[in-house]
Amino acid sequence: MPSDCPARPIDAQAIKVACSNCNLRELCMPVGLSPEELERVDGVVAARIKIKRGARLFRAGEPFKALFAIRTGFFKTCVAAADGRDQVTGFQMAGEIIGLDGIVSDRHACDAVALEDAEVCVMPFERIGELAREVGALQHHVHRIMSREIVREHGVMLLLGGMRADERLAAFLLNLMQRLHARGFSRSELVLRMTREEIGSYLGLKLETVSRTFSKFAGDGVIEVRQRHLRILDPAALHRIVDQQPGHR
Amino acid sequence: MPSDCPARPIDAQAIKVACSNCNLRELCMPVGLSPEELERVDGVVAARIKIKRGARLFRAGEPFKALFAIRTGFFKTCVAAADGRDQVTGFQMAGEIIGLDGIVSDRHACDAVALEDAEVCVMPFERIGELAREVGALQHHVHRIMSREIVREHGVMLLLGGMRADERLAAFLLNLMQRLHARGFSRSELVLRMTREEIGSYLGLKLETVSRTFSKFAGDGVIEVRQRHLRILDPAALHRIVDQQPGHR
DNA sequence: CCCGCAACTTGATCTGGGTCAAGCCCGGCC
DNA sequence: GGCCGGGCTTGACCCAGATCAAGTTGCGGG
Repeated sequence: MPSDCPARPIDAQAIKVACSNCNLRELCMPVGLSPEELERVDGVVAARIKIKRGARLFRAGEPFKALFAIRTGFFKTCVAAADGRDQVTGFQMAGEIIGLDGIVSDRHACDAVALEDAEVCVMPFERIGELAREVGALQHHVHRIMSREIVREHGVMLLLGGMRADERLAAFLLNLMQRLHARGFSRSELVLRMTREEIGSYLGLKLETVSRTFSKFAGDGVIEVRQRHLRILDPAALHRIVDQQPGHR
Repeated sequence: MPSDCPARPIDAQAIKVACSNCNLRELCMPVGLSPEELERVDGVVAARIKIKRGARLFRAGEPFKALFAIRTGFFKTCVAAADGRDQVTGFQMAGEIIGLDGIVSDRHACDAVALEDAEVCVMPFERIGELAREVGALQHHVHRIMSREIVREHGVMLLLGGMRADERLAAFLLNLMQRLHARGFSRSELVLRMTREEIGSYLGLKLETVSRTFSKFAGDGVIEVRQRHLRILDPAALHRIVDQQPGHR
């Protein structure tokens, strides 16, 4: 079952886009490389491909060959249980790496779906391994990225395991804002790339609950919602919601 | 805040316990090493230490220096939110590696608590890095272990995000049994090392619900419960419970 | 421009599991 | 042996959020 990504590889050299002059360098590459190292690390990117909104970059079960660095666009990853259920395990944006879950079994363990037209760098895992053996900083960087993902998932477990609906949504919004802001976007405005249902799946809530909770926040003057367009009016209130005691579950 | 582990380092050479003749080798070490490589990989274990039941191997916030391989005993890892809440993120047994979440920030991101007297191998992360650069199989092994943890956490998200109480507990029991069986224990009997409350924290349930669900399973003739001693009477029934459709949340 | 559909909102009702409370069981200690 | 306390069970009640059911909105395509 091949992915429906419209495989449009682009020779990385030809179009003159190397990591060394990519504006996302500090997000997905190690820092403090010598110019010589930097040039070699450029070599991990075998190609860049474009993915149409709605298409899958990879599917669970497909052979794992490479990690992907997102250059532009927005993804969700989701796992499907034996029965029809499926769970969004994360949302990824520019500068983030996807595919890590494929390493253990040489097969992807989840689907990666583009939520808007996207462009990703393909980094064959073989090549990463070889290069990491020579460039210590790269090796450590790979470890850090994987560790970060583990810690992120701990956070999600905390959220799913013990928080109420409003706490979950507030934590989700704060996390999104923080990551967007780190990429130079407004600290107070954002456009959601995913549906209420996808947010709900990620947060362990039904779409109606997500919708109602947005409405409640809006009613309390904490945010402004118009479709997928959000404005955060009172970030402090969101923080207060997240670390309020109750948390009944 | 130093861990309360009673730091009792033992020279690995002196007591003649190297990975190469450890019976857990196939669980925590790469396979297919040459004798020469195997000998070098032995060198990643700097010491072995004993941990008393209830003591912490490490705490969130402490500097990260090493990964730990469990030789004997049983651990839980848990993260604490800003408020008092705390969430069990996993239970670990012999042959499993803990500490991976410390890599990203050079500080441990969770507590590791021994649920019974335990013994762990200390593997300084520096040394792992150096050796991995020379022994390709070790490098890949480290990647696989981290990837496995990521995939495991996806499973927990699926569980916390969309399953009902009985499905969660059934999945938990099946997972425990499978891991214990892989270590040579009975396929149908086990002694729980953790309290109902700890199970509940891991599964996103209250201890009363865990207790009630055990009772329900027992009433249905699926398991037999006496305190922490469990016997699985009908594993197929547990599987059926796990992948029954409903799953409302 | 209008149509049709997917995404979203809002209300009414139901229920799984949380909460509170009362015991029980068993192992460790005096 | 009796007592004490932590861990566990069980019952009664309640509530956050699921479910069911209408609408409404806005966008892409003919």
